[in-house]
This record gives sequence, C-alpha cells and structure tokens, in this order.
Amino acid sequence: MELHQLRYFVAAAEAESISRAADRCGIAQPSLSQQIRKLETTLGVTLFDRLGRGVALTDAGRALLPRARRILGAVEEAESNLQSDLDEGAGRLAVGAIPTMAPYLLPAALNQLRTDFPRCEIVVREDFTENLIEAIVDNRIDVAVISTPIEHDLIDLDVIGVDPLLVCLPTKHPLLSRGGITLRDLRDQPTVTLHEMHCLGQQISGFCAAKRLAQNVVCRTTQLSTVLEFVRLGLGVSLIPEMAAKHDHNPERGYVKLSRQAPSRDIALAWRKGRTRPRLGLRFFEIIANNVNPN
Amino acid sequence: MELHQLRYFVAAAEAESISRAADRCGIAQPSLSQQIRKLETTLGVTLFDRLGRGVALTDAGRALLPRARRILGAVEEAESNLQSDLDEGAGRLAVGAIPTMAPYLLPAALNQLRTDFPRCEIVVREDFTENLIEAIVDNRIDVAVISTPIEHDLIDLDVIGVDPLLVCLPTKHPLLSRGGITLRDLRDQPTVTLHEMHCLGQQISGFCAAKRLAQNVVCRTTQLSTVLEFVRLGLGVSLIPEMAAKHDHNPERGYVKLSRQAPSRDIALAWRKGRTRPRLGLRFFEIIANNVNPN
DNA sequence: TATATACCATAGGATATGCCTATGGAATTA
DNA sequence: TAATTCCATAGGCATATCCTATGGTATATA
Repeated sequence: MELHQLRYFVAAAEAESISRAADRCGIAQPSLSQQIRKLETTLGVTLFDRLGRGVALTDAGRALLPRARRILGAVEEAESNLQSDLDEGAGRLAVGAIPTMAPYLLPAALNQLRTDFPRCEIVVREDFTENLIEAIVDNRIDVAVISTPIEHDLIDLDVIGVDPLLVCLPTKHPLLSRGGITLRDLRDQPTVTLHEMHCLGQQISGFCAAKRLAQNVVCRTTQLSTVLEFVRLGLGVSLIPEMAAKHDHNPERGYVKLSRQAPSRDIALAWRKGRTRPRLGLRFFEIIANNVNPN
Repeated sequence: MELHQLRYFVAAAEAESISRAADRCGIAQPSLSQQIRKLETTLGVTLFDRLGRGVALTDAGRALLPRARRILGAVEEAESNLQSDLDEGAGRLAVGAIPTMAPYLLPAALNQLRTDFPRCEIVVREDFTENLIEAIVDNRIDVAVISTPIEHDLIDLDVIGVDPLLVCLPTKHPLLSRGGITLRDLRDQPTVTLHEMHCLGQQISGFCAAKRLAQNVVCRTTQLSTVLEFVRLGLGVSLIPEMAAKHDHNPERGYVKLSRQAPSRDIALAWRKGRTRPRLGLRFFEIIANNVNPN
C-alpha cells in the first residue's frame, strides 16, 4: 500500500470515475487505473466495480474509503504541523544538573522556560557529574548544569558564570563579626564538608590542598543541607557556594566572603558535541545564563 | 513523504542507528540512509544528528516520530481490519422500494438484517419504479423491491414471489358473503383505485383492459390507505394486494380472492447489472425471499 | 600510539516502479 | 450506424529504489 495509491483511490471514489480522478490528480488515466489495480492486488480485494460508464465502490471499497481518508489526513497533518510544532517549542527537553546546583538554579529557570513555551515537556535528572556526562554522551539528556573541570572529547562546555564559595559559620561564631577573613583564619577550625562523590567536595578539597591548608574535617555528608545543619549546631565551619547561601534564610548561620583569593567554582552547561542543540535547550541556556549573570 | 520512508525513519529512531535499522528493515544501510535524507529534504528539516556512533533525533525528529507512528498505525489498521469489517457486515446498504410494497415488506426484513449484522447501516428510499431504476443505475441505491415488468439493459431482476390481488369490499357488501366471485361480478361495481403513477395502478388498469372490463372508477388516490378508507365508507370496491390485505385489521373491510384467473403482481428485486452485490444485499435477498415464500 | 572495529556517507550500476502514449473493447449517446 | 465516453492493456521511457564497493570518522582494543 502506498500513499499515492490511497490518494488515487480516494479521488476515484469521489469522482466515481477513473478518468476524472486521473484528471484531478494530474496524471494519465491508465496510470491511475494501474495503481488502483495494484492496490486491489496488495489488499486482496476488489475496490471498484467497473461499469463501463464510471466506477462504483464495492463493499471493500466503502470500507477502505474512510480509512484512506484518515491516513491521508494524518500525513497532511504531519507535513503541515511539523514546523509549527517546532516554532511553538512543543518539544521535549531533558536537563541534568549536579545536586549542589540543581535546587538553586533549576526551579527558576525551568519555570521561566515553561512560561515561554507552555506546551513543552521538561525532564530533570539530578546526578553526579560523571553520570551526567555519560547521559549526555548517550543522548539520554540534552544538556547538563555542571561545574569544571570536564575533560571529554564528546562534550562541549559553556561556562556561563562563577559561583564564589563563602565561609559558612554559626551566627555566634567570633569570626563572623570580625571581617576580613582569610583562609589562614580557618586553619584550626573544625570543618564540615561534602563527600567527594560531589564535585563540590572535590573542588573544596583541591582548593585547600592547593593552599596547603590541612582541613580538620570532622564530618563528610552527602547533602549540602546536612552540612548546613551541622554548621548551625556549631560542629564546624564550611565552604558553601554563594547560590546556596542565597537560599539560606536561617538566622542561626552567617556567610562571609574570603577577602583574598576567594575560592569559587564555575557554572557551566555541558552539551553533546555534534548534536544540534534543541530549541528548548537554547532558550534554557539564555535563561540560566541570564539568571546567573543578571545584567 | 512515502510510507517506506516513515517506516525507515521510525526504525532508525528506535534503533538509534542507521545500520541496525537497515538490518531490521531487511535492506542495505546506504539505502536506508538515502531514504532518510530524502525524507529530510522533502520535509525541509533535519531529523537526525549523525554522531559517528549511531544517530540521535533532533527536535524535528522528535516531533515527527509520534506522527509517523500514527500514520503507520493507521495503515496497519486498514490492512488488517479491512477484511474483518467486511466479514462482520459493517457496511452500508441502500434499499429502495415502491410505496405499495415498502410498508409491508421492508420493516420485517430490515429488522432481521439489523439483527444479523448489528453494525450495518441501512438507508431506505421509497419511490416510484422509474425513479428507483434510475437510482440503481446511478448507484445511489444497491437494490430495489419492485414489481414487473422492468425493461432496462442495466438492471438484473430476480422475481422472488407473487402477490395476488384481492377484491376489497366493505364488510356489509353483499358480494363479500357470496363466495366464488369472478371479475364479471365486478363489472358494474363502482371502483376506487390507485393513481397510475404507481405501478400497481397501472397493473390493475392493464389487468382490467386485458379482460375487457371497463372499470367504473369513481376515485383515484395516491395512497393505498386512502383507497382503503374509501372502500370502508362504501364509495366503491377495489383490488388490493394480498400483502396489504394481511396488514389490514379493520373489521369494516373484507377481502375475497377471485375464483378464476386471479390477478397478481410479481415481487422482484432489482440490481445494477455489473455490480458485485454487497454482502448486506445478498443477505437482504435471502431474508426477503424467505419472508415472501415461507417454506 | 597504533590497529581493528563500527558506523554513516557517497559513488556508480542494476532493477523496479510509476507514468506516459497508443490502442482496443464495452457501453452510451446522437 | 456513427461518434463519444470510459476503462483496460501493451510497450517504452524516466525516475527511484536498492545494491555493492569504498572512504572518512569515531570508538574499542592491543
């Protein structure tokens, strides 16, 4: 069964004539006659009675007619609405993000995206950098919000901003009111930090190692919120990303920016190299870059 | 856009690989690759990103995929359900009948047909012979219940029974109780009869002319029920088909069969010559023939 | 790093398909 | 009876589909 055969069939049924149908289809009468016959052969039924003067649908032809119309209608819909669907951003976007960024960056950005493209479908995956990279390479997600460094031949990285790491202290901590804190001041402080399964945990460790600062780590957790709770209870201090600090409204914690050589992490979007970035992804890029760096 | 292109497209989208898709479709990899490219050209969009290691859908591809599946599903449905629809008699039947037969033959027959094929659709047309013949020739109706004679090259006629014409009299009429009535006894009776637009009216006139019986026609009507009413009021007698008499339960009228050379009309089904008789039509034939001639 | 493997694209040729014109037979109309 | 209309068939041409062979690129392995 071929689409043009269905078109010819419908034309012949409507015209009740092979000749007129061929005329309307812009082909010669024998061609249409031949295609109808072929359709009859493949379906194993007779579609028309040839009456010498025109043709008339048989039972089988009457049964096929509405189906043929449905099929052709679906084809037409596809051809004409494909582009408009794309224009309206009715697609799907799968976004990944590391757990230390997701809760601070995604909600606002995805909310905005839904506003811009009400018909879009968004899938979120929160996972560690390594798994996100793998997901991008395997085309399971379209884009990921992560931090540097990323070394992978198949990944394109756009650094869209910098997220400073602040010192997080209990409100009553003496350092909090002092001002002008440097890394050196933290040397003897007990610290609470993230497990190194998080890239943020690795980044902090790396930063301290670079500054030859031996951390006195009293606890490693797997969630930032747990770290914050420990700090609140006075078990130690911590380095916390600014984006997380901005979301912390608990009066029992305070944040201080280190006065010199303040550590930070990059905020980046990772894409699959070679893939055309989906329209929704491009808009997501704009939105999140704008949120990170308000002009 | 062609159906095989959609098939290849869906296969490639599902396999995420041109090679594997080609394998599954039973064609060579370059062929499938080429058809995908063609589809992209006709639609004016890129459907896949070629990643060296497999392919991945673009926005456009993702938009097309459900549509392609819908189209192919509709095609499959048509191919597989066409026959079953025919077997279940889900078709349409357009039946015609002359007004002097329709009310007595159609209701029971069509009711039976609906019982046999609950999904069928029936259209009834009640009209004069000439118009019915024309409707059959033009394929507007599939079959007609009519009477002889019919002379038309494009009509096949099946005589399925004979309908005697009875003398219809008011109950109090002296002839009714006499028995052994012949045409001669009607010679001086005032008669009421149908207009000759009805074939029955023509048949009765013809019959009387053949017997050299000059009718004393006091009234011509266009409906049998009007004739009956005139008879009831004693304005005249009439010849009424037996099938109508059987439906007449009014005690003020009586019917007598003529004892010799009783007139009758044929009951026939008319078909378009050259058309394959629809399944529903064949069943209708069986039912009505059986109703007319109960074995 | 070098080699082998997997995958998609291109090139060129064989085959098949769709469409054409010409023509014949059947039915209808003048 | 002749002219017309309509569908089917025959044969040829152009195109499209599919094939094999091959090259380039990315991935996996030695």
